[in-house]
Amino acid sequence: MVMGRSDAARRGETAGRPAAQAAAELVLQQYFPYRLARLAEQVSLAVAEVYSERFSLTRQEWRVLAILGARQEIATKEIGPLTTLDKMQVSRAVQGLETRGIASRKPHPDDRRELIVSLTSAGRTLYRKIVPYALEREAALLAVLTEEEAEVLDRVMRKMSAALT
Amino acid sequence: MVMGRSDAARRGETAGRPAAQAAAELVLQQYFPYRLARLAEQVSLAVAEVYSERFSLTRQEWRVLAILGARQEIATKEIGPLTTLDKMQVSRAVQGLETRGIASRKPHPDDRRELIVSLTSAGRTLYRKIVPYALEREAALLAVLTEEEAEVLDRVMRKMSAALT
DNA sequence: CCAAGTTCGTAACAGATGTTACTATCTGCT
DNA sequence: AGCAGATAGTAACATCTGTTACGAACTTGG
Repeated sequence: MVMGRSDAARRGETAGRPAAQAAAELVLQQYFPYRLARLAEQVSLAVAEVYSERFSLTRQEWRVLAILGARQEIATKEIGPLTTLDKMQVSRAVQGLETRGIASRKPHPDDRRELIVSLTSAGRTLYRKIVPYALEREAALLAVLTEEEAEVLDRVMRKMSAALT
Repeated sequence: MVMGRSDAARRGETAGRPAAQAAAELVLQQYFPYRLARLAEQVSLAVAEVYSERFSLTRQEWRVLAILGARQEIATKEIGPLTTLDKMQVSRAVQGLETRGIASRKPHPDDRRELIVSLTSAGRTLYRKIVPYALEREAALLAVLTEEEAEVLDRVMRKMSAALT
């Protein structure tokens, strides 16, 4: 399946003219990268209602919070790889969380360049409050799929992601 | 399939403690909205090599160019819905294209608020140059999938997108 | 035919994001 | 020990993006 071509292009011809030079026709609405970006944006928006509108966190802060919720402590430098944020984004997100009293930082005892981040108890409370909503959103999204569609989707995402590494 | 929960959470318990309060554990790496955003970003980056690095267009300009390539002329106000860009993004993208001599604008004869956009011949040449690369990228992405995986993916994207409208 | 409201596109500001380069600290090599 | 890199985090700047609000042009109801 070649998603982004028009039917005419798939047949190797361009509207009007019969197949001369190989068709170079791209239909944006059918172009896979565009469709994927669009869907991801829709999903992101739907999920952002949870952490952004209800709890006024940025997307980056939410990601960091999600990581922090699963561990007691974590070195700042580990956050980036886990959240796909660069170090500046992590720095800003953690600062944001610290400012609101959601996270706190302390120096690493053996390496004074590093900082160790953890949730405050207020942060942990917030985490426990948000997560059910976040999981609910995810479940609602996946609920429109059949069991096997969800499985294929999972596989497809892994495959593509791996192919792009 | 509930992607974003840990196995323990799926069993209704949290590490160490047996199932007491309903598990509220979220594993970011398995959380569907995160995974989708990540994949879309990877794909976007891979495709951006084509229009951004090789031809120094922004994502928005590329979308507008893609629309323009399929039509002779188009009213500015029609571009937004077709590209999922808001009117300010369209305004900037078209300006960018105009500045580089890729697109040109003329006033609408019957409504002087509107502008009609079309590609210059340089723009059309650029379009014909880019499109094969863009389609190649798409094909390479889809090539990692089986025929039926691609079909399910197509269906899944439609379903989800529709559910979020 | 004209006041009130709407639509089109953009200017201008504000806020977010990416980039560069810097400080402080650590590590390894001689 | 002491110096040449490497690494962690951030300040400061440049750029991009979103938002508000505006001027110009159109439409509509009285």
